[in-house]
Amino acid sequence: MSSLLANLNAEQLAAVTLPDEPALILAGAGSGKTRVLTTRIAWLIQNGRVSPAGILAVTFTNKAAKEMQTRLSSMLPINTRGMWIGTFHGLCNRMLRAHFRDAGLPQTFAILDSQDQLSAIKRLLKGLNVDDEKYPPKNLQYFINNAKEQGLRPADVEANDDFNRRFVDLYAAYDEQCQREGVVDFAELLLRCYELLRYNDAIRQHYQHRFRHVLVDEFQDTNVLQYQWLKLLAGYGSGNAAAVFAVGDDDQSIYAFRGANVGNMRDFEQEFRVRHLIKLEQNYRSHGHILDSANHLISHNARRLGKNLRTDAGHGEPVRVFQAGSDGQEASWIVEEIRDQIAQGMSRSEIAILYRSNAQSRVIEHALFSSGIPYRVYGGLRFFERAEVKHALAYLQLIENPRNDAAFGRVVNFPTRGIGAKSLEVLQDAARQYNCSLAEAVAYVPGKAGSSLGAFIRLIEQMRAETSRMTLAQTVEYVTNTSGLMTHYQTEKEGQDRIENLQELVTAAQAFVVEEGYGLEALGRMLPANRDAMPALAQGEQDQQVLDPEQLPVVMTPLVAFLTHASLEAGDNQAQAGQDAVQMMTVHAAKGLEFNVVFITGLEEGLFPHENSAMEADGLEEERRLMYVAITRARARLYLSFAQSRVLHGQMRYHVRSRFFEELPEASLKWITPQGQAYGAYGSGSGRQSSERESAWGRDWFKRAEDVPYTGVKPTGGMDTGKNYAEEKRAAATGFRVGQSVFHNKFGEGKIKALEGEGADARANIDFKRHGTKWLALSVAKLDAID
DNA sequence: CCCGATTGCGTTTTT
DNA sequence: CGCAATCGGG
Repeated sequence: MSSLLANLNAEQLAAVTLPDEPALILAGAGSGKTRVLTTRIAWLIQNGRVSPAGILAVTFTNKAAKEMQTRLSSMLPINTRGMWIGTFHGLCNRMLRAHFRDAGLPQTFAILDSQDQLSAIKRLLKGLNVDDEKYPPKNLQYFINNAKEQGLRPADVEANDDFNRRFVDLYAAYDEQCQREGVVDFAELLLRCYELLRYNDAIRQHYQHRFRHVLVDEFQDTNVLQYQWLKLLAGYGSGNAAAVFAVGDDDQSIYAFRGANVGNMRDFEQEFRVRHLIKLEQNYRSHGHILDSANHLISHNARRLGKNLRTDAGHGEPVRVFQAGSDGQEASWIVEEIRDQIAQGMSRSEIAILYRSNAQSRVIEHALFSSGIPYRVYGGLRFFERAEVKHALAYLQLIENPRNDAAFGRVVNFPTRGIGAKSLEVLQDAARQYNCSLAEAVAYVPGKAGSSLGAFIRLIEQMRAETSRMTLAQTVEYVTNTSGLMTHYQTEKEGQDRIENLQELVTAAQAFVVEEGYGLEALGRMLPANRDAMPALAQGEQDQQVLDPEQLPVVMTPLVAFLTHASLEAGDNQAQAGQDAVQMMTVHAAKGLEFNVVFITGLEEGLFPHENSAMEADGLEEERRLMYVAITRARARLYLSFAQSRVLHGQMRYHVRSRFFEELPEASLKWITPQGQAYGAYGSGSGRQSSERESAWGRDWFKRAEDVPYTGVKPTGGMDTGKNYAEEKRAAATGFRVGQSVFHNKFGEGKIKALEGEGADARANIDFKRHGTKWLALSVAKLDAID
């Protein structure tokens, strides 16, 4: 028992062993937050204060939830699978599946991801003949999600003018459409679950009675609805409330733009009469200069709960600051520093390059690529979001529920079956006229269109029949083949990756069955793989008396579970792990991670802090928190850089260094002057700005941009700024440069993306308009420059 | 129906 | 500038 608590510091120990009362843990960056959270759970269970079934622990990401489960099972010999540990959406989904009838949902409801939601909205607007110039689908999507995240149904939304009233009406129409099709979007999962608890006394009381301890991770990121949900679930104000253990860091709140409400921390403290507020201020990650920089910076924020990180690690190295003439120069400087680090034995994956916006990655990628340094860029499409995977999933959804019009529309003519826009229009009109789904409306479409559509319906029915006795993986494989998707991509010239992804989907289905335990054991229970074996459930014969989901029969077939998994957990960004590579990502994406060496790039007014943040209330403070998050990612070495000129949206822009430099402790900084450049005006001490003027910083920024004299090399725009020196040398030797348009006798016109090697080894990476990207040896290929 | 051309847009993102 | 979505010709 003592081993659980061993190695905890005094603050951590106090938090872990708090009595069963509401508590707020202010956990600074690198202070062992996850450790405290999981140890608390383990400690509660081990001391018999609560059974595993009496705990609910909630996070924002699947990654965090998984991490918590893994750590917990390493601390205690218990099976965490059945425990209520998950994301807000995952736990809500679980409750809604168990109580689908009370929630007013079909048993097999599908979950729309953001893309699906947007296309559902587009479809809705088209059907209602709404001018999508005046009511852009994106805006409506934002409006709907925003309302839902405030807990507002259409009837609750105040509309003070005709324009807004229209939005509210469309919101109502959208909800009706979703209900009709048996689909639920992300925000709806939460709102529907909230309403289930709110309006169903028996269910609410059941869960309130059951969960004695509710633990919340990243509490500063909760939105209004999530907090309301937590209050309801914890039985706030009932006299028998669960002990809510909220862990968060107001200084790391960086998601206001998507609804996070830091105010929830203050509200929680007051509403729950929190008597235990514990600050975890001991940092186990960063060296002194880095931590001093973080503390100093964040002290410029006005509204804080107050916290100061400390470390035993010693000062370490100073923070290195670099001023570049251009974005290209910044990139080549980064490359040089990284080369040095690698030469000194630093592992590439321990080096991270952070930036405020994704667009900044391009120049840096290019520089890394030309130098042959392996790198990995985070972000982009995830596995279950890829078009070909979504197509396959749509077929699977139609097997489960043919009324899913979104799925129907996605694949009715993919691969093409001669069902064009005209036919679909007729079908949609019929569906509207008879107030039924697209699949049901097929019966009313006459002629050739009708027979093509009929054939599609029969295809789906055939799939349903044929797969009813198959395993999940067999089903997925059968569907990718029978749908014609495989054949389609085989004939497409760039289809190889897509085929591999479809094969990967089969593998994922296989792995899912194993992981989720839908194996022989489940077959013995009630053959969930066999839908025909579940007549009682198919008729919705759920035992209303049994409230505990664990006592309910398996309500999800493996297929429904897999589809749910696909929506709720979009999968990894990229499979290309493996190689030891430099990590590149936005500051947002870096939250929660740590690296030995960190570069924070593009520290310029307008970029970081971002110019748009001046428009929003509290915008600058959020940017500062973002910078705080960025700084605290670094363990041993931190680099900060900015460029005087930068190509943005194809245009050269001139920037002044970020105000954040003025908010860092001079004693912890070491300014690096680029060779051959004076840097007087940018030295420390000049241009100090008082923080009281922050409110008008947008205008200030322009003024400063003019006021600050350039004593260094003033960028003149065009070629000679920001060139990688090595590249320049190469360009001189080969007569070619990156970005140059060239003509090849066989491949035609192309553009040079990269140059490598020298002399006889010189090669160029060329993106040909017609033939894709190729590496060509310059000594062999006959290339002509085009101007 | 497919492909090339044109147009528009550009902060951050998980579920 | 680079991309994604949409448009229009063959």
